[in-house]
Order: sequence, then structure tokens, then C-alpha cells
Amino acid sequence: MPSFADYGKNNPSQWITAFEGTRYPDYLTVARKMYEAPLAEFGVLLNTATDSADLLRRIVREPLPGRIQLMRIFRRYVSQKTPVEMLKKISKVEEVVTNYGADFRSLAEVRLAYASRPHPDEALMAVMYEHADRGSKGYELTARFFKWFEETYGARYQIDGPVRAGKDVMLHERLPHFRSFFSSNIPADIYITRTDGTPLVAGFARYDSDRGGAQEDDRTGQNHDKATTLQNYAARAGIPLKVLFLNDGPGLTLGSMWRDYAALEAEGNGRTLVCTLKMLSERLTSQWLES
DNA sequence: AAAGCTCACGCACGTAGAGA
DNA sequence: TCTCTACGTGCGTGAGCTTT
Repeated sequence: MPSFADYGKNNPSQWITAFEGTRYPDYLTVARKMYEAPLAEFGVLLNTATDSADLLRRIVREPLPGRIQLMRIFRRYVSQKTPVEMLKKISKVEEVVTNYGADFRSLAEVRLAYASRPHPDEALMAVMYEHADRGSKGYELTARFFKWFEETYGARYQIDGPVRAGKDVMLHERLPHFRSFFSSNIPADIYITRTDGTPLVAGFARYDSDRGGAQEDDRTGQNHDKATTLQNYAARAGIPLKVLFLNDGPGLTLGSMWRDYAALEAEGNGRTLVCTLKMLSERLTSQWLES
């Protein structure tokens, strides 16, 4: 079977699946649907509030999910330095006012700023939309993997893990006697067993849109550690467990990523597999699963 | 039961510096 | 000058636990 390194020798981008979002300016239509109402609501609250701390208190009383968007607007108009996580905590409102209130822009200024904008404010909606699909590409990757696996091997093997959002599979809770060898906790995205429960594959999924090298450098070491630990475990416990790295996205072709993953796979001596979605049918074979 | 809240996930984007 | 490594900040969503 060709190695992951071999796939990289000739136009690696043909093995990549690129998940595209909506492009500019098309997404302005979508953004408008999402943010027009909260932006107008912000204007209403702006008129009724007595000062900018009061504005925040009023926002906090709004129901979800609109409240989150109002807070995002508040953050941009009034207080850039208040972390979103703090704004989300309703019980911490007074704390936020105490800690950050001195730097809130005054209500008069915010009103002027708000009034100076066209309504609806497409610029702000576009800025807000930039973050709307955070994380979704990673979820898309695992979702497609699970679908493929169920269709291909669903009758013969058991697969577990969060299909999109959700908790990872904690390997130390699943792998027999893992704790007697290692103290580390290893969360996995994919866990495949025979129907009798014999562990076959621990898998880790990751999608890289961009900045392959820059984002990956810290993880290369972590991936290496996970693979080594799991291979050691499998050998000691006498279990046919293997390691899968499901990686995809254009970022994979940037920098040293491909080489790093090729090296990771090579170190596994056949017991570590690095795959993109497009490689699955020829690489994630039943022969490998049972090896 | 509903609302509040925390946590896991991991993408987007910026600068600095070394080396080719 | 360009590429790559290294480091860092910003951010929203959904699951599911906790509190009311």
C-alpha cells in the first residue's frame, strides 16, 4: 500500500477535500437575516438606557439567543476589552461593570456612533458573520468520516465518538487496563471496536483550512506522543489497537505539514495511518483494521 | 422544565525572527 | 526578499451539566 508520503509526491491537493463556506458578498444576505433584528433591538435599547452600564444590564435581561448577539454588538460599540465569556455570564454583570465600566464608551457617544451608521449596517453584519461558522469545518470532517464508516463497515464494526459537536471518547476509560500502564488522559474523536468490544482503532480528526504549519507545529509533538503511547499500550496489553489520524483541508499542503504527517505514519510501522477523506476507501481497509 | 453556565472544539489572523 | 517556524490573541457554537 502506498504511504501517506507517496500521496504527497504528485499534486497533494488532489487528495484534499475543501469545505467552502458562502463567499463575499453572497453571505451578506445570510448575515442580514441573522443580525438585522438584534442590531435594530440594540438601537431600541440604546434609546431607553440611562448610561452604558445600564445598557449592559438591559441586554442581560433579554432572552436567548438574541442576547448573545446583543452582547457581541455591545462589545464592539461600547467595550472592546470585556471578554465575550464575561459578558455571557449573567451573574457577573456587576463584576464586569466594576472591572471594565470605567472604559465603557459613554452612552452619548455610542448613540452618536450608532446614528452615524447606515441602517441596516452591512459592515457590522459582515464583521459579525466572519465568526458564524467557527468550528463547523472540523465537525463536517468527522460527520463525513462517520457516514463513510457506517456505510462501509457499519455492519461489521462498532464506531463511537461525537459525530459533530460533543464529548470526545476518553480512551483511558475504554481501553482495558490502560490505567495500569499510563496515567495520561487521551481524548479521541473516533473509537472503533469489533462487535465483541476488542479495540481496533483510536482516531484523531483535524481540519486545517489555512496556516497549516503555523497551527500545527505544537500539535505535531502531541500527535507523536499520542501515537507512541497508544502503540506502547497495544503492544503491552496485546491488543490489536491502531492509530488513525484523519486530517484534511488545504492547510495540509502548506509548510511542513505533509512531511510531518508522513513521518508520523512511518514511525508507526503500519500501525499508524494518516488519511484524508479521499484516501479512506483505498487505505482504511478491513485488512488494516484487522492487522 | 427552563434558564444559566461551563467546557470542548478548533478556525482566523497577526508579528517577529531565523535562514535560505 | 521570501519562506518557514514559533508564538500569541481573538472568537462563536453546541452539548450537556447545574441551578432555579
